[in-house]
Amino acid sequence: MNENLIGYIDDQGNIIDTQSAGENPTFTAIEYDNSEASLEMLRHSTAHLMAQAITELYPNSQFFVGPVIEEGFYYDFRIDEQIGENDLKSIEKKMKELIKKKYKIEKYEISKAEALVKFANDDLKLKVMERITDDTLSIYKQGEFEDLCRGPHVPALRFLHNFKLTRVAGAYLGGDEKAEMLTRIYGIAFADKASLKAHLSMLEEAKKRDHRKIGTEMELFMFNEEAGAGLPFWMPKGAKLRYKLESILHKAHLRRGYEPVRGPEILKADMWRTSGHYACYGDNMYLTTIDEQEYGIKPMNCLGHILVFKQAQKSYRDLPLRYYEYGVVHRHEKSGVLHGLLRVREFTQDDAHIFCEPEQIASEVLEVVEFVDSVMKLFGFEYTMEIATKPEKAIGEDAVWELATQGLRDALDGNSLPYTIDEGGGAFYGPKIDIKITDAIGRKWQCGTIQVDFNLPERFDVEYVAEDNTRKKPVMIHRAILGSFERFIGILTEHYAGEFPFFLAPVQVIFIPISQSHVAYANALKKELRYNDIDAEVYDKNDSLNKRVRNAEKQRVPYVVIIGDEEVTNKTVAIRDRRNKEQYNLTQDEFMVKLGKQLQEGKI
RNA sequence: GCCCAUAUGGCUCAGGGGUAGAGCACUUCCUUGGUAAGGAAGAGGUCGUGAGUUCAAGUCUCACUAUGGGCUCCA
Repeated sequence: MNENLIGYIDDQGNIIDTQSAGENPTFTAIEYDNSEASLEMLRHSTAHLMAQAITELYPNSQFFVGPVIEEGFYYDFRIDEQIGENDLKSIEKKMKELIKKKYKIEKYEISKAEALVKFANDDLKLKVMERITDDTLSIYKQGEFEDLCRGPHVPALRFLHNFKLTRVAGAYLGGDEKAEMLTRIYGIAFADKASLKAHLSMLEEAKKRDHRKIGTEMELFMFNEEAGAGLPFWMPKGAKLRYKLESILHKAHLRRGYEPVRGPEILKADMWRTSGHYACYGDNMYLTTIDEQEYGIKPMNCLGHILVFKQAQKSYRDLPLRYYEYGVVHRHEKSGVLHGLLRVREFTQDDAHIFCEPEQIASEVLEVVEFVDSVMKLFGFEYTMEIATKPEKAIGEDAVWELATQGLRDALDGNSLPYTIDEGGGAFYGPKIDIKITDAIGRKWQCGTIQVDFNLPERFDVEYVAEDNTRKKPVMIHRAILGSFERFIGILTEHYAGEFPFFLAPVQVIFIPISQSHVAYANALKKELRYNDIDAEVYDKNDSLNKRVRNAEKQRVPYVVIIGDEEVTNKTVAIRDRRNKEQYNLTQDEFMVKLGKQLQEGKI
């Protein structure tokens, strides 16, 4: 028998392990390698091996489920002791000892009734069995260790070498927030050492790109314990970056026929009762009482836009009417979910509400989709779209929901745009299209959203005068493209690893005068660049030239420009390109033209 | 919110029951350097906050605050 054979794939594509395949298998062989099927078996068996090691180290442990996931495997268990990251090493060590015992992984079957007796003292296994409908259950055994398991597994422990336990975490039993919290250990495994190493260094790369790390290094943003969790502060560099992004998008909105508006930060609580936010979103809202009157800090910007719309009587000729606002909102996110700029309690949405007639939904949605496309292209993001339907907690009639959902489908279907469906993932006031982007290292993020809403116009009695002189209710389309400036800048930072394109970089050009006699020319250049909306600095600190070049590079400034005798005499600049470290000279005029062009690349 | 971990100068971190260390950054001086760390001196911390244990607490215990890893993946 081929000693690299670990299992088979049957004609339905199911993995059959050697323990289950019987004597004369006619299926396709699975060899021990990094194929999907092989990794699944390998990782699943590694999860078992980990459970075995934990059992030996902590005899009172009880195990729940230990599946293979997209990135490796985990096992959930209950344990008397507290396990921390430091204990992972000793578990790994025990796993390696077990491998040396050369256990085979054996399988046998018992009836469910027998299993219920066998695991009578193990309430977690009983919980697992509750979900199984089959009458026959399988048990996998390696040495003394036995586990209820559907398989498939590799034939023996000798196939398990290249693994790493990565994290220890808490996880609710069955993912239910009200249930008991179990301990979960995550791990990863590969068929060969090189792949494991490559995976671990990929994780290192992701760490290097972490926007929290880069944000500190580049002095973009900060948090302050005394000010409160999830409340970001923008430092000068970060504020410059953000201003550039806001400015690009501001112009893009005006070009597309949006009108800027701005609503107040707090509104009376009764407004939020009328809108349904108080009932459906109240847990996440900050409320306050002023002069015995209850107010709510806005978690969304819709109400302000509705009130502006209602201020003057509208005609069908005014529609579609597109209001947009960089709306600052506050949401009381649970403390445990806060994460850098990606999940905060105060943030600014690039929010817009389009008031239109029902027949205009499809074309308006399509225009928004095109807007999204040009923004994502600008930053080099791939993206996918997902239609989310009615959630459990929702307002409005089913028929209305159906109509709105159909409008979204029509817009995408009519233009052959691909999408998936997220059942029950909609907002409480309407269905939506979510835009999920993929960054430079393949991670996915939810940013933009397009939501159709028939409910709020109804609740606030929003009307326009139709062509036949009757009063009609417009449809509202809520939409955001970036989602929020905070989150989007966090994602951009990781996407570019801090090396922002010229039109976004907080400092775009840094002049390094070689000695004092060159400072005046450098300052003159800086002044001219700033006059042309380019952020330039002169780095004339008393440090060596090499050190200043190094620091400027580390700050990820797109253009490091050296100014010495030659440049002063010839009115030129010596540019060092960040990307390829190459040096070249340009005249002052050529330089200005080049920068002007690069600034224009941010136009959409 | 829940589980686990962490919290030492602006940043990154070492130390570990007998009252604080390093590198970078900062200040001053020397150096005026042609593309990724020139040299010297100096200043800066009641070790996250509050309690407790102890003759003695950054160090041990507890609470709080903040941060980090998780909390969809179904034997």
